[in-house]
Amino acid sequence: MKLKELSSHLGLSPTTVSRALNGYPEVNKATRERVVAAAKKLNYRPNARAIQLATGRAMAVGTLFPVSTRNDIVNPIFADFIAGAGEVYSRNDYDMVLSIVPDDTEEQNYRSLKTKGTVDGVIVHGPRNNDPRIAFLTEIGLPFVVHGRSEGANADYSWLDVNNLRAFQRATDFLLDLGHTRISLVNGLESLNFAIRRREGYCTALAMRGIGADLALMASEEMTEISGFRAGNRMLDLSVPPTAFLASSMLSGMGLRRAIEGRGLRLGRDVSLIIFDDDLSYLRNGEDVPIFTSTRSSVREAGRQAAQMLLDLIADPTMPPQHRLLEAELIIGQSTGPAPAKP
Amino acid sequence: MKLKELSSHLGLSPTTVSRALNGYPEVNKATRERVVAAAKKLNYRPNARAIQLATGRAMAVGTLFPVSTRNDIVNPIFADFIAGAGEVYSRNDYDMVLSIVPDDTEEQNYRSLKTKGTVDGVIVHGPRNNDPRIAFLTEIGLPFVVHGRSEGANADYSWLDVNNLRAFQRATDFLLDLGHTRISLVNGLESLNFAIRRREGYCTALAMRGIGADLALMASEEMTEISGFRAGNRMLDLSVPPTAFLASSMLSGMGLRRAIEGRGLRLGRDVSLIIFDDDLSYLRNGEDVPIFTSTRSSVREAGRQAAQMLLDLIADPTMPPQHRLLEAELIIGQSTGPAPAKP
DNA sequence: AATCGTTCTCAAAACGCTTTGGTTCAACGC
DNA sequence: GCGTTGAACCAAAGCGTTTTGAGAACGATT
Repeated sequence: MKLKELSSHLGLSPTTVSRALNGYPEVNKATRERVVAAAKKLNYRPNARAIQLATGRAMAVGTLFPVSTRNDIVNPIFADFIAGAGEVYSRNDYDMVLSIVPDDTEEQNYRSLKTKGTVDGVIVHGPRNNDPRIAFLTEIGLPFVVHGRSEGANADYSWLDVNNLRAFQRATDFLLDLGHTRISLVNGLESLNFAIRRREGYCTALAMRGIGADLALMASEEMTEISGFRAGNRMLDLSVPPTAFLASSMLSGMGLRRAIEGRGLRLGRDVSLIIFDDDLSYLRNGEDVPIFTSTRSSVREAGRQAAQMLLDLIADPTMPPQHRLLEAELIIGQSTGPAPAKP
Repeated sequence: MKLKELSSHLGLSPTTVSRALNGYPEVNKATRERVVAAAKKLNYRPNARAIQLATGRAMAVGTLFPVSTRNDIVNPIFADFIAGAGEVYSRNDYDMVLSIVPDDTEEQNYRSLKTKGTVDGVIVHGPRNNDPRIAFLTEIGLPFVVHGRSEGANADYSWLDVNNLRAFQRATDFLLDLGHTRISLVNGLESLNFAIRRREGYCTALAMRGIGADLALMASEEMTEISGFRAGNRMLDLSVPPTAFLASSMLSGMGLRRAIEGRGLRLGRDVSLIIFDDDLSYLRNGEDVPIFTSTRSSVREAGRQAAQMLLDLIADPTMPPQHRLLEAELIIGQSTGPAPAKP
């Protein structure tokens, strides 16, 4: 069913039908109702591409899904972020176009999305400091929202981020208050901005209590169960092992737990652990009772908000860059307790 | 830079330029080279919408991402499947359009994808038996590949699946060979076809040794860490607890491990555990040495193959339905051992 | 009766490409 | 010298919408 068929069926011109359906004022109320009813009955659905060609809008938003050429890991938070963002897109009749690209060809791919007219805007994931994509997207004039932040980029840009620094500072403070002084940070890859901020929060909290940072207590790796496990073992093998851990993700926390319990130590009594919890739908930190003490911020909610920001930006490109900083909650679970008495 | 500009810049007609770029034969070799060079130099990239409108091909493939209205869980294998599929799409210049839809409106969304002309084909995830989507897609003539299978659907259709029955039968056999007789199955939701097949494999293996299935030893839940933990505790509380577990995913296996070790039991000695391992990039089952004994099949590879099947189908819609059954490997890890001697 | 606004409707152009159905021109066969 | 053929190119008609710029109908105003 195309517009022409519908209109001739109604005895109207395509113009009038189009206007009636798109809510233009210059069409008789009775006519409009008749048109709308017929469209519904005949299951008329305008061809998206024709609309796009005629209007110039793609009604689609892009997400470049960088797959590292080195380690081939897909970020596990992706699914939930996309689920959140997708809700918003669906509701606004936008499509989400996903491209899987080796992370070293991202720039070229953004350009291509723009000139091919595939999308009206994009969300940028996993920003590094001085991320070249920001300048690049600004230059080609493709609206974008960064999930996270990038320091050193001179121009202003729209972003949505979790207050990673504050979250880790609070978590560290909490452990310090419990009497822990040997606290290990099992961080994500510190080439990424969020991990840098997390370390800053951790170091700041320590410094404020006069505790110097000990590099031996800090790990920076992919946030997987295995690397958590390995980091945990490494730390616990130290001559003066930590009595508490800070893990950058649920998965590395689970690896830490395995390392800790594998030595017969008990979590929350012998060793404390706080994780950062992205509140992933398939990896919940307990249900009624949280398993781990954690700083929690829903990545799905972040997806929703980022998507909305992007749509706003697309709707009004003259809008100044928007910023949103989400705070993480500190949730007390069963994995923390007072520092064990010195032997 | 649009076609008309490029052609007038070259002193040629749009027709010739288009043909030159698209490899039609009726254009002089020298001319073609000149055109290609100019296109490259001027960074000409045809507008995707216009091509699509003119040719009728969308050069895009859809994936409906069903988010359960009940439990709101995003399947964690999604990211890796998509990463695999996306590789293939990118290589073939296809876009991947993702729609997040409540799982009760899927049908309507497929129809909309078709009539709006957004995509040339789709991949169907999480099929149930007698899945209505299969008949529906066949009816509207949208090429599709099912990831998994659906029994009871009368018409033939293209699918790619793992041999879940065989995998679970082999795993059960392996445990039986080790002397286990009380074996628990912690399965995924048995409304889905793959879970039904897994149970069949498990029951068949037991039956062949003359062991009746004990419903008390079978759980069917979402495949999360928590539900694995809970199922494990439930089973271990039985008056005659199982000495071995079969878990339907890495995550539920991790929950089981927590339940087992939380009782001071040792995995691989007191209790054995085999998991199904989708080989997710962020959830590897060990690196050099596998942690869990497992049946492994890469969901990323499944994504690649399903994508290729779909593209083949789109290229030649007259092709008969394609089928591909992937076998899972049985990988021996540290979580299995001989059944403990009867007390 | 002629003019003027409104209100509603329409024909045709535009969006940027592909494709159909030519045309032109040189070489060829007879 | 005349039709035939083939190579190389082109003008124009689509694809299915939106949008521009008018036009018709009708009552109200001069």
